[in-house]
Amino acid sequence: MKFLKCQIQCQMNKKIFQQFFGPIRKAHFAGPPPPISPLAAATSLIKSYFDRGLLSDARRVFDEMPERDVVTWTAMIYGYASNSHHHDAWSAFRAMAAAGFSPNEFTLSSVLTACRAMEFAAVVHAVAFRRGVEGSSYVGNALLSAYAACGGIGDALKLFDEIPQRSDAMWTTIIAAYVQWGDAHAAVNMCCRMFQEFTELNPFTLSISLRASSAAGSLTLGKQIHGIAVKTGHTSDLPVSNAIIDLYSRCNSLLESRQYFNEMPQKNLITWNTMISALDRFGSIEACHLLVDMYLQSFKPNCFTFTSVISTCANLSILSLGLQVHAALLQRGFGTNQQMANALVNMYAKCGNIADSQKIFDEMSDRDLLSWTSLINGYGVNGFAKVAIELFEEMIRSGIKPDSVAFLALISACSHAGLIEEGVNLFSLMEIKHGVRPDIEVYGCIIDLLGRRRRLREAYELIEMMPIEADESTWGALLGACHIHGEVELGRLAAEKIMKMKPNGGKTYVILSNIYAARSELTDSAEMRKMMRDAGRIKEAGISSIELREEIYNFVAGDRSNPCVVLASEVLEMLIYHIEEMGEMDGSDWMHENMENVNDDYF
DNA sequence: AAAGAGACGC
Repeated sequence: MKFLKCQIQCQMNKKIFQQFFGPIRKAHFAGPPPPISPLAAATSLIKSYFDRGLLSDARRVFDEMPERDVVTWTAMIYGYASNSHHHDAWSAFRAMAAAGFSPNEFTLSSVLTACRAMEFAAVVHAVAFRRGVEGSSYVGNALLSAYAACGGIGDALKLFDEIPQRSDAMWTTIIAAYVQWGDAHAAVNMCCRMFQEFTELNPFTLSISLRASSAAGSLTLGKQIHGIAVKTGHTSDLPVSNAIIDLYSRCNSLLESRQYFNEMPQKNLITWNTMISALDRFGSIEACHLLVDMYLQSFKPNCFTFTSVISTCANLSILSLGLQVHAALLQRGFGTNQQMANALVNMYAKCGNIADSQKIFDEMSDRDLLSWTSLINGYGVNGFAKVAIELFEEMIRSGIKPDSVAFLALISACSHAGLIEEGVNLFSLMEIKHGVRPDIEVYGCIIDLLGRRRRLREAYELIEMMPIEADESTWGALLGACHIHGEVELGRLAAEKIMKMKPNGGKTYVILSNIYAARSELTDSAEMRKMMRDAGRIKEAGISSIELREEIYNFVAGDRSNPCVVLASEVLEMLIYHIEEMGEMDGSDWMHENMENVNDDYF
């Protein structure tokens, strides 16, 4: 100690001191700390209880205190609010006023975090206005957050525009609100205004700008902000770096995202979760590998992690892994989380295990639109279209409003089960009865449905009548139907539309060529293939995979080297034979649908 | 002794 004092007296450079001895502690300079009053000690005890989530202990200390002041009351209000006990926070605020204390800036900003309805926020706003603190840094920002959360972006923006001195936190709040309410374009505009006002960016403003860029899909802006973060040294801030991973993955640069992740010297749980969910969105099995890697590096997965990995198991239909992950998450007590349960319903359904899917659904305490849609889709893809429709009606009765995804699941179920009239009926009622405007995917699905039953003219007329512009997948649905039914003229028209929109798509050429080949218009077919060769188009091989007894089998079009494929073809032929025998369906139609890859076999 | 803004799931 003597040595240190001597050094300081010698006016040692502060920075050098910190380099050797760490941050300078107050005690080195200020001598013994002043005695703490019992009131202050109790207040700080209250805070520490709240920090650890021990609400009743905090309350007990508060109740036993012989005297309290504004600071004590504020600690109670903030403690409840930060533990999501909004009602208790508000009660404490009122009790404080009844006890004759008037709130200060600390109190007001604390109680604002507990406002979950406009009326409450407006009351606090009025109090803040009377005291002239509504534009102060903390209170102003808390007001903005409350308005954005309770009212909407309009109310928040009105307030924001009236504040003469805007702090960086206020900019962060308003941009976050835009992103949250889904207006990425406005969020990006706000970022540009902020850059003009604040030349120095901090980790908060950087991470929200990255989030706005990725929401708007602007890789250019995102890269610029990434550059600023590198230059200012803020990439060592984990939220900033995590936002960078998210940016690249959401702008379709999974490779860059992965590279950045690999090179990060420090990671936290959210870093892993961000990367895993990115891999899941890209349908990569790497998501599962990364779960193992994080275990090896002693990170504990949470419900976010498990939800992403379960989703990967669902999308890749890997039941054995799904079961293992399910067991692991039950062991950790994550089974009751709603998003997780939704993901499990989806996983079992997509893996063909509809009974377990239903079981998870039945055990859920609350079911939202996603839970119902997952189960409905599950029954649909497993061939139980009638059950799917019944479930849909049950969902409506339980008071949940459907969206276009729910209709997509239903109509697609009808399409695959051959329930044409039911499908058309649902489609025609979706806007009139349920107020859901069909999106481009629903149109694609209904066109597919009509096309499968050779109602090609109707499908074509629907495309012409659509209020939104048809894209290549809409025309692709028609083209596919023309393929099944050997409709050359309409098929040619659809193919031309697609080639105009997406000249590099090899698949279109293949299908059109197949249509010609099937109609013995071999000259046209040969010409198509020549066109493709000339244009240098290469169709990526489509791979189907199936998991059986803990092994994954891949099927590539036209591959006869794999004995499994030969066996599978034989089984398929047997199935078709039985179906034809039962006379439930025109077997040749069915074969065309399911042997699509096999027809591509000259690639 | 008490207060604000950012990153991960559909």
